[in-house]
Order: sequence, then C-alpha cells, then structure tokens
Amino acid sequence: MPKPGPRLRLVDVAERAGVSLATASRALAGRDGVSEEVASRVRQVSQELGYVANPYARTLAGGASSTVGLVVHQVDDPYFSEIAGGVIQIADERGLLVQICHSGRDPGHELRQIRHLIAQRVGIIIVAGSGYRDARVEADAKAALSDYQRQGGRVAVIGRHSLGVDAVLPDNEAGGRVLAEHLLGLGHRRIAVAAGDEALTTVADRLAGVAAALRGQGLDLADLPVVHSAFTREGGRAAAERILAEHPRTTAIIALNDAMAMGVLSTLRAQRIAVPERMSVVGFDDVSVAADLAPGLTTVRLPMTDMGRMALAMALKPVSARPRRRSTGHQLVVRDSTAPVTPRA
Amino acid sequence: MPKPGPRLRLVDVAERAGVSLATASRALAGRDGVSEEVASRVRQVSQELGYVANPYARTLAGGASSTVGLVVHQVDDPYFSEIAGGVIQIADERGLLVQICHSGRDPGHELRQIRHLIAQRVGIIIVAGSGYRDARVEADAKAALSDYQRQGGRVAVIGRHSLGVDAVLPDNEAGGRVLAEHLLGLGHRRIAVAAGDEALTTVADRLAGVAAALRGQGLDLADLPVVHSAFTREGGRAAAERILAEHPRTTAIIALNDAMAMGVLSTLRAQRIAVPERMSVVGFDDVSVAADLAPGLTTVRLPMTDMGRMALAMALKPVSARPRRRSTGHQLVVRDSTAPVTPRA
DNA sequence: CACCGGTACGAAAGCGCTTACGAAAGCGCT
DNA sequence: AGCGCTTTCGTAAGCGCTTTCGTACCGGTG
Repeated sequence: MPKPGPRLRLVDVAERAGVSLATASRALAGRDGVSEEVASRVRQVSQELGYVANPYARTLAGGASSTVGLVVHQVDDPYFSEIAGGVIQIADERGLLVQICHSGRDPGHELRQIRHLIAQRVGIIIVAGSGYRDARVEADAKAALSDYQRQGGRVAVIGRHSLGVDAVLPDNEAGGRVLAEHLLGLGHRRIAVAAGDEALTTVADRLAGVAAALRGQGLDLADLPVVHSAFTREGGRAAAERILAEHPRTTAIIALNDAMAMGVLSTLRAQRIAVPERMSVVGFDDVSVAADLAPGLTTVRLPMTDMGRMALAMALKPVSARPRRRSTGHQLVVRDSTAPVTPRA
Repeated sequence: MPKPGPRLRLVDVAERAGVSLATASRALAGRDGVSEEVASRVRQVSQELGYVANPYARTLAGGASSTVGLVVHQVDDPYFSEIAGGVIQIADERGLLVQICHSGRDPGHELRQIRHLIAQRVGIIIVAGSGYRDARVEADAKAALSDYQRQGGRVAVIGRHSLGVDAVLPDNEAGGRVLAEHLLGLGHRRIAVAAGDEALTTVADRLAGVAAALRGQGLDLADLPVVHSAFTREGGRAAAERILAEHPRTTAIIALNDAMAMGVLSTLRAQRIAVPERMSVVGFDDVSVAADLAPGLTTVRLPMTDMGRMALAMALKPVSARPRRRSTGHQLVVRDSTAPVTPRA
C-alpha cells in the first residue's frame, strides 16, 4: 500500500557515498570486487541514513528472499508456538522475517500453503509437525518441496522423516517406550492410551514405542484400549471419557501428547478421580505449561525451542547432497501425575 | 533464492488467454475496463494453469503489499499466540500473509521491528500488547506509525490506546475491578497483587480497577502489598514467593494476567498451600489453559482470538478521519481457585 | 456521412534492486 | 615502453508486475 513516497533508495545512498548504484549494492551485499575502503564508506552512509533495502525489489531482481515460511499444524498450540519461538530467535539474529502459516491439521490445506509459499518465492521453508501415514499426501508434499529445492529454495522439516529433506527428528518411538516403561515400572498393567489422529505418523511412532515396552513385559498393545481422537485438549477429554466408560478398571492413561494429557486431566478432575492416587497420567512433549498443571505432568521432554532453532540453522547451511538428519534428545520428566499402582478396592 | 526457473508468469497467462499483459493484469485485479467475457476467460486460464502472482513484482510495481506484520511482545505466550490465531484466520480468508515479529517486551526492539516492517513496505501493521507508560516510547511509536499511515499503510493496535490509530481495547480497569470485587465479595481483605512490569499501561490500568473496587469498600490499595515483577509465569512465581515471605497472612492473590497466575499457583503448590482453601488466586485473560489448571483458574475472560480478528478487520476497512476504537467484552469466569475467606487458625 | 463521447484493449514506462559485462587503472613482467 | 593480468568500479539490462497513456472501435447524433 504505502505509496512510493519520499523513501530512501539505494541510489540515494550511492550518491551520498560518491559511488555508483552497482558498487553500493555490492558493498552492502558484502560481495567482493569492492575495496574495503569504499565498502566501509558505503556501509557507514547507509547506516547514517537509516537505509533499509526494499525486499520486494531485491527479491525481484534475483536476490535471495529473506523470508522464511513456517508451516505448522496449529499456531495456538503451545507445541508449535514454542517451535515458532525458536525459529523466530534465529531469524531475528540473521535479519530474516518469519511468515507463519497454519495448516489447521488438514493435509490438503498444508500442501496448498506450501505451494503458496513456493509461488511467493520465500527463501526458506520449514514444515513443522507430524507427517501423515497416507503415502499420497507425503509424496505430494515431497514433490513440491524437492521442486522448490531444485530451484534453490532451502527447506527443513521438524518431526517428519519422509520428505527427503533436512530434518530435525525427535525419537518418538523411544519416547513412547520410556513413558510406558515408567508406568510398567510403577506396577501398572491396566494401561489405556489416549492417542491422536490415526493418520499421523507421530502417533503411530509413539504407539510403536509403547508397544515395544509392553512386549518387554510380555504384554500386547492389542489387548489394551487405544482410543484415537483429535491430537488436542478436546480430543484428550473425549478419549478419557471413553476410556473411563468402557474400561473402568484402568489405572494409568498414556496421552500421546501434552495437549491430550491436559484434556485427560480435565476429565478426570470433572469425574473426581484423583491423580495420581487412582489414576496415573503421562503426556508427551513437555510444553511449558506441563510443569504448572496440577498435578505436575509426568511427560517426555522434547526441546521444542531448540528444534525450531536447529531447523532454521540447518536450512541456512549450504545444501548437501543427501538430506541431513539431526535427532533431538528426549528425556523423561517425572512429576506428580504418576505413582505406583495401588490395589483397588 | 529460488532461481527464476521456468515459472509461470502473467505474460504466459495472457498469451494463453489471447490478450495483452495489461489486460490480464486488470482482469485478475478485478479492475474495470475489461469486458466480463475477457475477464472470465483470463480468470479461468489463470486457474487452470495454477498461476500465482509474484508478490515481489506486484508490490514493487506499486500494488498493495499483501503482507500483514504482527508485532507481539512474546510469540510463545498463549495470550499472544491466541491473538495471532485470530489474525491468521482473517488473513487466510483474504489471502494475506502474516509476518509475526517478536519484540521481546523491549520497547526499543519493538520500535525497531515496527520501523523495519514499514521499511519493508508491508501493507498492514498490527501491534499487539500493552503500551508503555513512558511517553517518549509511545510518542516514537506513534510518530513511526502515523508516518506510515500517511503513506497509505494500514494500522491497528490491540490493547494500546495512545498510538492514535484504530484500536481494539479491552477494558482493563473494569476487569481489574470485577476481579477485586469478586474477592471482596468472598470476604477477602488481606489481598496481595502480583503485578507485571510497572512500565506497562495494562498493568497500571488493571491495578487502577483493583484500587477502585477497594475504595468501594473503604480500603486503599496503597495499604496492600503490590509486587511488581515480569508479566510472565516466572514473574508470577517470584512475586508469590515475596508475597508469602513478607505477608504471610495474605488470603488472596490477584495476578494481573494468567501467566503470572500460573506462576503463583506453582509457588503455592510448591509450598503446599492449598488453593482455594488457604489462598484464593485470580488471573486475567482466560488463556485457553486456564480452564485446565488445577484448580481451574478464576479469571476475567478476554476474547483474544476475536481481538485478533477484529484488529485485522479494522485495519482492512477504508481509513476514517479519526481513529476508531472498539472495545471488547470481558467477563468474570469463576472456577475453583477462589473461595470464601476462612478464619485462620 | 463526418463527428464525438465512451468503452475495451495494447504498448511502454517504470517500481528499486542485482548482476552480467565492459572500461579503466594499477601491477609486474619482458 | 609494451604486454597481459588482476582489481575496482560504472553502464545497462532485466526481474514480473501495475498503470498511464494512446489507439481502435462502437453506437449515436447533427
């Protein structure tokens, strides 16, 4: 919108510095072919005048777009907003701008967002959040992104392995196993799982970890109630209600993320079921509020902020032949929502 | 970054539709001077080919930048991420992109962010979050924004009244009053306040509301402990610790936002002080997790998502001569963190 | 039938920047 | 002194779009 106005252009800076437009451009871009003396003069004049390049002109002319597009499932979910916080930290340091797009947990919309970012020629795209088990969905996204990379775009994903690009990967399976082992170690056997949308790979992976831990004790996940519902607080509430109704003797609930765990806790509170005395509950992610719930939630910590930082840092590095993968640590955080199983009345 | 590549340009669409570049541009922009027949043909071809305009070229050529810059104090604070959610909803509907900038609660950095967005020529700027009581800070921000408006930029602010632009304003004072009245009504007299950064107008306004309610009962805020600390969970913890140490007979704590309330609850839990039996606690904002805390937090609800939506909608409307103000509703939500005062041992 | 106002379209001029490409100047060498 | 090389800088050609201006053509009028 802003009309041309009397805005400062690169020519103005160049004039004031007594050099040509081209030289000024080179000097500010830090390319060589400019003597250090001239370069520093240009930089200083630019500083004094408070010059800021017009990014539209810059990008149009073939320079790098300094915008990073971040695609998340849901902006107001703490898991994603903590990741966004990390991305924004790095972006701020490098003078990049972050555009956040919301896919609303709809793979179709997500693909549209990605395509739109590409068409917009943002310089970097980061896709955060679980992949989908539907191979078609993943193939479409992969195709769009590798096309984009071929044109020089930078990409990194978080928590998604099937996209053929640099990825930051938490070990969801190990996390699930740790969680289940913790409960098994406390003596729980009647364990139920409040799982998120079945279509998500993250759900499948965490579930696989749970299954592995159970097998270690000679148990089979198939014998336990696994209720799939939305990967949100609301979904957690719904899942807990079903678990309580259909499997009243359950002594522990594994929620596959903290949002669901919060829903589970809320249902338990509503039904006046004491946690951890009558029911142990665990979550996954350790979003920052998890510590402040009552009882404090036992969960597996993922370093979301770092994950965001790592993803952007990876995307910024020179592209390598084959996709890099960095796995994040994870760590069981035991708080007050779990306790040894107690003999029931 | 993306190299020119074989991307679809407007010329391509124009050619395929058998019209000139200029006509195609007009047709897609919906300006008149194009027959409906030609216009719909162009639109259809564009659709078929999946054409997306290059926003850099478009903006450079003087079209409206379709980016909205959203400046918030802290991205990973639920208060702001819920606002962001609302902004993004509207932006998505209109095909706008949202750039979120993080000021880190530093007025200097905030001003830099605003200036940067202006220099970038984003079409719309939304500034969310409390203003500062320092007149210089507000004057600088106001100057930058009105300059921007003079050049055709659209602006709206949320929760800030001194910037001379369209604003969405919650009634912080009334909210503070309602909160204090609720506690007074429950018989509390030894009330402490966990207040945020003194430099923030929001803190001052909410405090003024509390003071007004107290006056209604013949009490004076100056006689009560008001502990200023960061407007965050961490700040809430610190404030609660000081309150407990210095005023052990306190029976109720007013936290001036939910983040602080969560910190307060966390400290109380650590010190094994039962809420609401031995201490009532109230917050402000009703962020979505407030309902899931234990005990459920009594607080004043602000419609954050709507506020984000309203702000963008206002900014999008044709500019009016004088700044518009829309006030938001607020509503006391009583949950389980407050109870009648009980005689102390 | 010449004339005019209006509408539908095309040609071309930028927007502010990056980046070939080429010119000029400095250097060491023969 | 003359040659080729490198370094430093200026000239100019776009990037893909919007928009001004001008042209062609329409129907209706005198």
